[in-house]
Amino acid sequence: MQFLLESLTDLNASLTARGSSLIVLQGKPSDIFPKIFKDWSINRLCFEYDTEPYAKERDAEVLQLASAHGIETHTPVSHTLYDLNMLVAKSPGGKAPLTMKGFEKLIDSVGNPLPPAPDPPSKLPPPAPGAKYCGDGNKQSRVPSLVDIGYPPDQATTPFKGGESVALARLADSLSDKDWVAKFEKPKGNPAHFVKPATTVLSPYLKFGCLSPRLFHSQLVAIYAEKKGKHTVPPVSLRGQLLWREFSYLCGASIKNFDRMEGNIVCRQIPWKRNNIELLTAWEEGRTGYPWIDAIMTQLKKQGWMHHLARHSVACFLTRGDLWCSWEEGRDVFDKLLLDADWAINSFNWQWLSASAFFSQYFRVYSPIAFGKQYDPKGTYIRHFLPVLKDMPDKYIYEPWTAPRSVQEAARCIIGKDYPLPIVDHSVVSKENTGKMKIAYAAGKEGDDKVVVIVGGPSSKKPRIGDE
DNA sequence: ACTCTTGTTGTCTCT
DNA sequence: GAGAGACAACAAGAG
Repeated sequence: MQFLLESLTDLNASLTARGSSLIVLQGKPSDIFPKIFKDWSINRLCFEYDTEPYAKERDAEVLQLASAHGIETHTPVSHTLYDLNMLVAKSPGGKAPLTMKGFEKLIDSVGNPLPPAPDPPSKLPPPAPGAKYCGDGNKQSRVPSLVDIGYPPDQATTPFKGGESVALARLADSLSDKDWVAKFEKPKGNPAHFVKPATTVLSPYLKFGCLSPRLFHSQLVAIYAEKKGKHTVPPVSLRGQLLWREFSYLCGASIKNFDRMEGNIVCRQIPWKRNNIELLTAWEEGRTGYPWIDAIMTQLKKQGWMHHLARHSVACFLTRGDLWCSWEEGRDVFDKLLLDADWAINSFNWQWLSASAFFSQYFRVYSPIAFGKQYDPKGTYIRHFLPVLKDMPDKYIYEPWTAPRSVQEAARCIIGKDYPLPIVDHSVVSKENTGKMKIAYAAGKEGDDKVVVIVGGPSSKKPRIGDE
């Protein structure tokens, strides 16, 4: 929430520098809009087109209100590289692709994304004279503080600050090393790097609209052109990351119930544990007894960000790898704590990692011990986020429960007292869970046959998007 | 109808 | 320390 307020404050500063200002009103659109339409003599309303279910419902209401007041509306697509409805329409058979390859083929057939918008003019008209006195009457229309909107005063511990100014500086800094850009390969980053992260950390700025994906894309394409073809390509390249974002958005916009298992046609039906508060909170609060997992969850809570592969580790651990909890519950925790929490991308990735959709090699399980060790054998990352383990010898840092009692005493960290014992035995539960996945997959195949009977189409062996 | 290849990001053991 | 193969073996698309 603080990141959002910082972003709004920065936007206000940009507008003020141009002779205008940002006006923030608090309340429901259905209460606020009819009032300001009248009081401010509005004749045109502009807002960004949005494809999320919540936003669609909200925007439909606003459009209806505008129409009832005879107000012209303008809702350009600017949060994605392409108009997603256009992409669905241009998909073969009107069915959006379900693989990255298919998505790349689709956008190749459509052509380049729209160019970024030009820079805004240096002078803008001031707000309407009555504008500041609307809303709830007494409150100023400035950007509120955390306290104003019901949060405790500034307690944020994240090093990442919101706002377009920060976003553009971060973009320039990330793209200044053109060799780095040209060689970028996502799967090769180091998830344990926390002083200087292995990726750009531009995702929070994309999420909040501080950074235009089209601007980012156009600058990448310019750098690739300079490199004369000597650069990495999607899906692993930096541009590929923007395409993953776009692909997630397309899935979110075209698949019904994309944020849950039930009623979601691409999501495998797996009998996850639900409402297992003990397991879920141990995971969320970093008390699983696996230092690699607990350090990642601590970084999430402190910074609102962690590396992509770190997210893989903890998502696999919560779902198919170890705890067998529902991906929807893990997704909700990420949604609450991540600065870059994004409805479509978050649900996409949780379905991927839980092998519920898009990815199906469920026997590839991330080890909560071995995976981190290959990047950070001395456990520097763990020691930083879990200081209780800071004096544990390297040999035991990923598996402190195996340290002899004398070693635990010397490190002033008794396992089971100062730091928890492992909540599950990974070597045992991961095997059990792989077996359960196999059964769920087999049951899913039988389910497909039933769908064939219902759908009845001789050519449609499997349900596809839009069949329901 | 069938085989073959590929898929952003696994682990463990052996050589 | 890198690389190969086993592990047990999915889904989708090309041919």
